[in-house]
Amino acid sequence: MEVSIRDVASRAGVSISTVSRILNNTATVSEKKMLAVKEAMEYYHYEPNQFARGLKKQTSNMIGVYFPNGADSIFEVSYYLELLKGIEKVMAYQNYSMVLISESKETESRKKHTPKYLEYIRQKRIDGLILSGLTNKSVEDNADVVWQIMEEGYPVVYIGKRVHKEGLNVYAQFEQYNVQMIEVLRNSGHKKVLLFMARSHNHYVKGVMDRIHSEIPDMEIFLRVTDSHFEPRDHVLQDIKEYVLRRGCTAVCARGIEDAQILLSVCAELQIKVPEQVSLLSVEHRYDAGTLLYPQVSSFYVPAKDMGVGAAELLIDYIENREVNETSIEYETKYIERNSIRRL
Amino acid sequence: MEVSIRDVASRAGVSISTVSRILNNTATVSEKKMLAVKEAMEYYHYEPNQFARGLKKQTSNMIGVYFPNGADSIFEVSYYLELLKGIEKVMAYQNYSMVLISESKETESRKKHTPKYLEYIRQKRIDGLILSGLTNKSVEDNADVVWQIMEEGYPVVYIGKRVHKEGLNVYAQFEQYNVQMIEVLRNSGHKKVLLFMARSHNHYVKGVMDRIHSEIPDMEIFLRVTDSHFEPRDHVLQDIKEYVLRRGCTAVCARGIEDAQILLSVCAELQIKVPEQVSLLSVEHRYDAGTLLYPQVSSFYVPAKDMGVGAAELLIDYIENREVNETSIEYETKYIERNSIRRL
DNA sequence: CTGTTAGCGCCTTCAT
DNA sequence: ATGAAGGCGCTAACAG
Repeated sequence: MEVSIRDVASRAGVSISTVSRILNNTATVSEKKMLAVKEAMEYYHYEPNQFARGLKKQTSNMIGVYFPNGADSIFEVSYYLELLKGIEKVMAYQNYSMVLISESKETESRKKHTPKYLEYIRQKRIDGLILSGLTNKSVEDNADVVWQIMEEGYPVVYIGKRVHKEGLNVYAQFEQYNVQMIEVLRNSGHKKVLLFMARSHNHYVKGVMDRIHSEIPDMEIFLRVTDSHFEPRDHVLQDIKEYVLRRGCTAVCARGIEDAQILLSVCAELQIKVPEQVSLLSVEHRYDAGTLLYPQVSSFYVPAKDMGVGAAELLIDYIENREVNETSIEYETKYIERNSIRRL
Repeated sequence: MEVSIRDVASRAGVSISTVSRILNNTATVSEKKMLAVKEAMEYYHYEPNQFARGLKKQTSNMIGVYFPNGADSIFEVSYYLELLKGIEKVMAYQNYSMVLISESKETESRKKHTPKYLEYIRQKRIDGLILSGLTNKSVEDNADVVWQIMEEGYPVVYIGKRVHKEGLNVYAQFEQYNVQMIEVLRNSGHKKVLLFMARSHNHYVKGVMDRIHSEIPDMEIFLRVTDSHFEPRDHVLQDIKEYVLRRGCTAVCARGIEDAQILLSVCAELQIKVPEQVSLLSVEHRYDAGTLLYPQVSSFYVPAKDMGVGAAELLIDYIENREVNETSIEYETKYIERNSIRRL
């Protein structure tokens, strides 16, 4: 049996407006009625119906989270997981909830399919949107619509390199820390380095390589651009054989701890000692993730969880019309030296 | 500017009911009006307001997912991640979305705080709920309410050992495969085994130990019950020193690949060879996760993703009043032999 | 096949 | 301080 504001009102012997006032404490109500209403609410376990409330207020207290890069990778790549953790944390204390929006598979029916996250916005299911990884096709196809939405002032925060002048934005210095990784290795005397990058970052690749070539011209970089965020183990095995054993790379840069772990396992299999025979430098998105491996791996720490927190807070502030003093927040990357790099 | 069904109707020169009928294709409409309406919908980028629709139908096409064990662990333990993947997959093709429900921190204000997932149910935000890990306090405190909801026929599927006769349920044979792990080791000649279990599984511990003692009496089990789903590295280091080096365990059972990875790294640090000096047997929730390590670790595979799929499908079938032939699905665990166990 | 209309549950003026 | 009443956008009878 569904209980509505009416039931509460009648049990408490007041009108529904009084109940409503108490719910939203939008006016003072006499102590007596107050108590009666509270009693009735508890009695019925009353909770206001969100459809009705939303119909009036047009707000759902839900925010959408859309990471396009394939459903599975969201739950495998620690970068995304840390972002989610951060977002989740904010949701918990701000009394919002997050809706994970996944692209619905085949909607062949309509040719020009509206992506789900736009649908959710127009349907008012969500009060705001957190986006990351806009290199994905489904978004590029709809870039104009996304922009339009941002321009209309719809609350959107984008995590990553800014794609549009409007909207809120949170990012780390991807290009910069990739260059710094090479610098670190150069400073330890390395000259030939194997560098992994994900194809989804391919719009960064040129920038990174150009800067390396101009700023650190004496380095020989072997670039491996791969489809996913981390490589299947047997590919990595081949890569190590090719670039470390055959071509003589003395160091490898991993994109994340997942990569680093596989690299270490492959090296163990090939009986290549780290760091004695090959050095390893990684990126870590979870703080101290590098200490879980052996040897502990030196890393650039990208504070992904903080970025998630920042994104969510920014979004909610904006939604609730609070002051948003910055529309774009940059997060610092920190180098943590451990024991996986050998000084040549 | 918000566009409503009325705008569409007037531009198409029809009544709102005609538009509604087309939206829900709930009756046949003349070709001509059909086209006019479609045109108007595209023109306005019309999407039906979910509040209004929900107010009428009392259904949101969202399902709640609540895993109590602390927000962070959800995004760290591959068991939960695989469940999420499975659920997510179903959401995508069933046109539902999932709301991750996290306990809101301190709501000291009300003493007897209604947990958020119950709130969401009563507020009609979600059409059904997927729960896992009910050992958590916040749920135990509200066990009566949860049961009441299940008895009222509210759609809930519980992932794990059934806690109540009502409701839908999906589970793996936790007790059984834990015993089988010990059997596998016994069959390879091991007599002293270090076994990790999570505190959140402590209601299983007695059952597992009793069965081991009665079915495999010649084994000496050292049980380590830990707070989280996987141990901090330095704890593991101490454990290995204590149980393997000092007390002479010849094999270790890990609760998941996260554990196994740390164990391998610790063994590397202590220069203990796997499997030559100590054998390792793990549980894996992601298929073939054990092959990413070196040596590849023998595992009991728990099909967590399939369980997530099963849970979500069961739930949606139930919500949509389709036939639910089984109310409880058991998933088989599979032993995969690799290279981490030495025959003594 | 199509239009008119009565709510769905809540919030919010407007009176009192 | 409180109650009555209109309307948010949509669906589903009901009438034609």
